[in-house]
Amino acid sequence: MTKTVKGDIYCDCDVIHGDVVDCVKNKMPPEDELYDLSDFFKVLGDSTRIKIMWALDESEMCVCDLAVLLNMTKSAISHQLHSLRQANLVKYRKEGKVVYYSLSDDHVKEIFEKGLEHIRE
Amino acid sequence: MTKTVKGDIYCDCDVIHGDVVDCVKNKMPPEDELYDLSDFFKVLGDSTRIKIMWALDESEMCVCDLAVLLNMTKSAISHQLHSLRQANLVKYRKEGKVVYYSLSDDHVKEIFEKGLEHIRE
DNA sequence: ATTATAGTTGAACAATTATTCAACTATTAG
DNA sequence: CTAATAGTTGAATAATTGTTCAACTATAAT
Repeated sequence: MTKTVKGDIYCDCDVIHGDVVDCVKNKMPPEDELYDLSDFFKVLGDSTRIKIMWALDESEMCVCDLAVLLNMTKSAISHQLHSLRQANLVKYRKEGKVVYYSLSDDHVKEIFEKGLEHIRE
Repeated sequence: MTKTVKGDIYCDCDVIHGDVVDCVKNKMPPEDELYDLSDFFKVLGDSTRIKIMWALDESEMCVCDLAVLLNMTKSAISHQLHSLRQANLVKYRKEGKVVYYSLSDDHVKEIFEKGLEHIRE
């Protein structure tokens, strides 16, 4: 049984089922796609951002309204909206002093529903 | 316009659209459900765990195989499998010295697909 | 012009977390 | 029994991250 070496990085154990490993390796999506996918879930992996997303799914809202709804400071909300913007999960429009945020994409709700299905099981 | 007070915790701004806030507040799911949902996504929000999940979706695998596939130590893999177990995302069976892990639930793949749809848009 | 409000931003702090390391258990082989 | 291997676990470390704070911009009102 062979010690596993990839480049000059060593793994601390032997392959037990080489055939399975090779087969799975061939079917795995490209590295960077898996990184993007985990980054996407990371954005949803915070209760404040989940609440914001859930609220915006119900109605377009401004920063102050979200701050009142979640009982947080404008700054905290604004920082999280920045993350959500970077992930293309929300969009905004400006009207005078007020900035209105809304979901940039309707199908996020479907992911929420699937997630709820899982945790309710 | 009234300053917002919930219990003895203060928000740093005024309500702008009180009607919207009230309406959304009534439609929001219970706090603890939103916490559970964000915890669920938090587990998927790590590239190592995403890779493990993707691999296990292809085939049942033991800890060493996963370690070789992802070029990581058994310990690192085992720790992450612990998180996945706690989140009820994987199950395992023991055969001699070897522990085989597999997905505890098929419909996680659907969430992955939805996630990929989003990041590819 | 001045004042007030909506929102953003960067730095700092505290909390969380992924990986490493070493020690450990359990099972198998000799 | 002893040695070797598969896997787990707790503590420590390093990196990441959510919130706070203070300073800032932009728009609106007097």
